Amino acid sequence: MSNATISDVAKKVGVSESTVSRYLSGFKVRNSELIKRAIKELNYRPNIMARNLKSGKTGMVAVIVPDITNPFFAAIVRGAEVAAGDDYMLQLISTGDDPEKEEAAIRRLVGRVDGLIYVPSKENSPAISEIEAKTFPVVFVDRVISKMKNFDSVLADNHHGALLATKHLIEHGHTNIAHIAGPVTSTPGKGRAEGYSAALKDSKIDKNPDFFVESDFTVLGGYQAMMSLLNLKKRPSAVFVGNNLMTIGALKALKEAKVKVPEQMAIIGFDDHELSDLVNPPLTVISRDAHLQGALAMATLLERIKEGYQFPPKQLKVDANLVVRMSCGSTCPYRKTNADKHVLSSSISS
Amino acid sequence: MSNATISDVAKKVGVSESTVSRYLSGFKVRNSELIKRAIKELNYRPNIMARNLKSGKTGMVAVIVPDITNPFFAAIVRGAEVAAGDDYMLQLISTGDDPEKEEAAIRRLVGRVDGLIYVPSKENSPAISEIEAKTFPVVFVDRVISKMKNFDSVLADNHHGALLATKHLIEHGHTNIAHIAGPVTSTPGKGRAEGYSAALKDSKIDKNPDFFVESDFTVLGGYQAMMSLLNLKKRPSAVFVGNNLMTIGALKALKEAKVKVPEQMAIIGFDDHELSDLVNPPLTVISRDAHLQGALAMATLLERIKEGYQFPPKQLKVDANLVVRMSCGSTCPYRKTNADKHVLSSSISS
DNA sequence: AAGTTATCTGCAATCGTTTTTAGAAATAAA
DNA sequence: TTTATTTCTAAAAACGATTGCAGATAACTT
Repeated sequence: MSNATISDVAKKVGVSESTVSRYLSGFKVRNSELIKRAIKELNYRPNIMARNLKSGKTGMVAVIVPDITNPFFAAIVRGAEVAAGDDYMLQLISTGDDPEKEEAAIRRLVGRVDGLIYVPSKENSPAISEIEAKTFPVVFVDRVISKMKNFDSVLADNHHGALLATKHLIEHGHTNIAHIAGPVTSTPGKGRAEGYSAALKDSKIDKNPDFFVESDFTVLGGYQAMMSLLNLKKRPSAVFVGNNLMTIGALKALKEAKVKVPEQMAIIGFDDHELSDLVNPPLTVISRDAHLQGALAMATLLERIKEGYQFPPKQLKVDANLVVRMSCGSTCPYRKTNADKHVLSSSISS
Repeated sequence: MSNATISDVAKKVGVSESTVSRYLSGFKVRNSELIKRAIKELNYRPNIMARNLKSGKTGMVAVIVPDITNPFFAAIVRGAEVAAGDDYMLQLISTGDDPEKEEAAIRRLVGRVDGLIYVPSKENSPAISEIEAKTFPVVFVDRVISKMKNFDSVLADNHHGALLATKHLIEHGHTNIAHIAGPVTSTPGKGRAEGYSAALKDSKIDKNPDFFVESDFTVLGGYQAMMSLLNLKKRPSAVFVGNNLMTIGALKALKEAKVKVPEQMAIIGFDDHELSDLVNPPLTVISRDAHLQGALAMATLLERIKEGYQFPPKQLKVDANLVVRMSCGSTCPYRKTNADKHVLSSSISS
């Protein structure tokens, strides 16, 4: 009952293997009806591994994310998956933010997939020779590796998002504004920290170094960061938290310390969530379309796979919107958006 | 600069391809040092597709889930991934609850992966001949297909969980208890509905058919279900919602209708979330270890791949705990758990 | 040193396709 | 009917590894 091969089909019909192969590839063939029948009767399915070996293609694309459990990354993966359609299947790797695992994973991946969508954990993650040699197509999403800024990427407008967030706080009269940042060694960590600083500078607010605490994008990290903020002799009155997970942690800390939001502490997060609306109080956040990011990444990857490195790297950016709810003191929720223009800029750098 | 093959290495060293191959497989070889050097210099990496073709193994396992964006499924996938370790890589497919897509996906998967972890959307999803013929190992997680109940599976103790939930409501004095159920054509939908009924029966509470509304496991579905409950002339005073997404929808409906929780309506959900603690009011839920479910599934799948269908099907069950917070009227949060015994029963059925 | 045993090696076949090449059959042109 | 042209076909050579077999080295025995 082991699987029938193309030669079984050929034998049964009385033609050569090559004829069956041509039939399968859509060429016109004399006994196509007989072949069709034989295939059905033998329940023949072409051996994909043999086909791959011959063609040098695998029909697969890998996606490396720090953690599929983070809804933001899940959205990216989903976006990539729908954009891939039936053309490519997805291989998933969660690295748990460990650059060594990333490198090991990529090493295994080369030759096993036709391309890679890559969310590196740190900007100084090791570069892979195959990628640099442009023999293994990759597009970076959300984060880039500093040595490889010149590759395809789909980022978010972190700077603008952070600017929006911080300004929103300022507009509510705050001047003692803290920022719980992600690792500044990561693209979004850095970008958002810079946006935060820029907003303060724009409004001529002095930066208090105590109010900037660098954390690690995790719930626990956010919790500890907020706790340290609360332990300051002079507390901030508002805080901009640099990602979704840390915001949850910060909220837990606030709740535990019985600090009233937004009265005693205003808070704004980065990345929206289905539940943000339902927490107490409803959470004001910066939001961007992660699904779209994933889809754009897949689209440019497929293009790159097909065309090779003929065309220059595409560096796409997705916009960030302010979703106003109630955690910053606003009383009436609203959304400040760039209308429908979600792909903000698509700078082509040679 | 195209990739070096094993024959390049062999030529460079002056040995035969088989010798290099043996070296790679860990046999003792005379010129191992030379070979090692040549491999490094040529940057030789064995061609996986050729290896697969020869061995008939792919080193890959697929995971089919309805939607990776649902944190519960993401946890399953993550659990499976860590359990796989370095032995197998994961291929991910989200089917969007479409049985046809499931079937198409499985068809493509056969021959491309060594086994499958499968969360089918409906119990009457089509059976696949390769699976039935036990020529393609599969383990079902969370849900099963009715025709294939005799295969490996890792379910949750839905019945007991639902019983716990409903009893908790009853203990708080409720008698008009509604259930927003998932599709009763799905394993958990059915199991939880039955647990709900059993609890009512145990307490000799008459079942009000108006209070049972079958929905679809989505946020929107939960929202609509709750709305229909609120539109009843005689409203229930408490509701047990059958999964995480529908709970979010129900909560949204409650908020929109300005119904006070738990005073006017007590609510308990199925599946916990990092944010459940932070919503208003903190949500009481039934929780189970989805990560563990995924890990167990992967473990039994790998075993199955290695051993074939010699040993009888394993049907594992993971326990469900009550996590008490405040959405049912309790004032002091606590957790009712089966201590550390998370794998409840492991019934071996021949 | 010769015989016996244990290791290691190269050759060739194999895995199941696709693709090139050259020849056979069919069709069109003269 | 013969020649020129177009289509199809089969045989064979890839693709890049692994493995059984038989012969060659090396390592022990006595």
